[in-house]
Amino acid sequence: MNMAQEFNHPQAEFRTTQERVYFQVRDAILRGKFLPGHAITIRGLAAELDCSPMPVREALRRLTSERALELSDTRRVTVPTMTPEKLNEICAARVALECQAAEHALPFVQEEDLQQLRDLDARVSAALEQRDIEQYVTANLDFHFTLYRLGRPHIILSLIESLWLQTAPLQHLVFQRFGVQELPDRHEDLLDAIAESNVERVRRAIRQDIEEGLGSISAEELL
Amino acid sequence: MNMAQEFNHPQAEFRTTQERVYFQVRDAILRGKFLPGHAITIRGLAAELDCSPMPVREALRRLTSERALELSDTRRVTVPTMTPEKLNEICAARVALECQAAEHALPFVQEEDLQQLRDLDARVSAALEQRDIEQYVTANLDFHFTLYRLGRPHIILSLIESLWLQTAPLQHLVFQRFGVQELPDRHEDLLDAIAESNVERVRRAIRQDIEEGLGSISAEELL
DNA sequence: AGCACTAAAATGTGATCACAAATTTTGGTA
DNA sequence: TACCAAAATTTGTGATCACATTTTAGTGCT
Repeated sequence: MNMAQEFNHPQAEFRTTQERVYFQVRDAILRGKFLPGHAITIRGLAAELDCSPMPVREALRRLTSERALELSDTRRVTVPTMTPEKLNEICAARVALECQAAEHALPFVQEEDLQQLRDLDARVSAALEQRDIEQYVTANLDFHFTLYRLGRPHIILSLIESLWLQTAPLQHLVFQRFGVQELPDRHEDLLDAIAESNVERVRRAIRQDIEEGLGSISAEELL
Repeated sequence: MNMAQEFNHPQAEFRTTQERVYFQVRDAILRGKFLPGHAITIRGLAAELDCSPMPVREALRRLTSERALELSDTRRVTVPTMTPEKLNEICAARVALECQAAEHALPFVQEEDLQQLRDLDARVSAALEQRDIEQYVTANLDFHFTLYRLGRPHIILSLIESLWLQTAPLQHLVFQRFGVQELPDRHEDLLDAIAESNVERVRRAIRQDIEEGLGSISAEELL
């Protein structure tokens, strides 16, 4: 299965080069291909992706406006570096939005959805046991977005996606350096809460999951 | 005072044409210059703003990625039309994020800030009495963003800005058609809550303000 | 060796062009 | 008058070019 499938348009071939470049770069960021602070050049990417600088310009502009990339003061596009303040904001925004998304999805959860979530959680747990970073990131992302998608959100989902994108480079950096060993799996509590349609418990579980997940990153040095 | 000052970079002349165009179009949307469904052409805007199509392309791409504009299935850029589902999502997201922003700002509120908020609320009330749509929209926007800014947020603030941008065209349409007469002013309760640093009351007041404000729009037909 | 300064290469921005696709206009038919 | 097909125009996308600014490499000096 393709990593970060939730982030991709499942059916569509890309209609324009710009769109193709956009998703390619986005995917690369999610996969931790770019390190924080790394500078990206338009011509370089264009050569790498075999197109003219034009589509790359628009794709980078788009990613910059989503804060997945950053514009330096000399107009150079870079992979953003994280600060404690930014991380706190992202954490707070994720809690606010993902709690809302989960609550909204709750009435739509069917038995088969619950089973799918359990399967995804099993993949998360397995990845944790095997210390498989790639698998863990993918499965964890699939788990969360599968849940949120049940409420068929559009606007809120894209906001949440933007927030995940912003933590991806740092997350990969930390995982590469320290591994995923210390991450607890808080999904079981969440699954129980979903099963009993307990809104407050769902919100608590999600808040805990996010704060512990980002906390484990924040605990390490932020370069 | 310039409308929507909160949305503008106060000090800076724009460093690039693209940036200038971006803020000009954005301002036009906030001012209700574009009607929902209206199609925007790159060359037309370029001629109007006296530049080549290039900076316009990037500015529109940026606004599209913020959902302030929309890409039709034929790749034409249009002002988005509203649906009840979208409005509900925007409402929920605004409640989640603006409550968070207000709560985070609360510890930073000084006496002078409170006074400034009272002054802005007075402008809101005056505009409501005089049925001055332009003034009302401006003052209301200033009031909210002045509060949120006290916590010095960046990421969350830009998310909130994006959500306000999305409702601007419909809001102006409704106001033009039905006036602002039926809008209650819920800011006084909010001001009291802020004065006593009562987090729960602040959240309640903001939720009520948002839901009533967007509800008055939603109540009218959504074309 | 280490550092300041200059020259060369690379980069972002904006303009212009070519082309395919979509839109509008036109002209003729029922 | 209403309606449809075809021509003419307009539009978005991608490529290429020019230019000012930035970055990097190279050189000489202490």
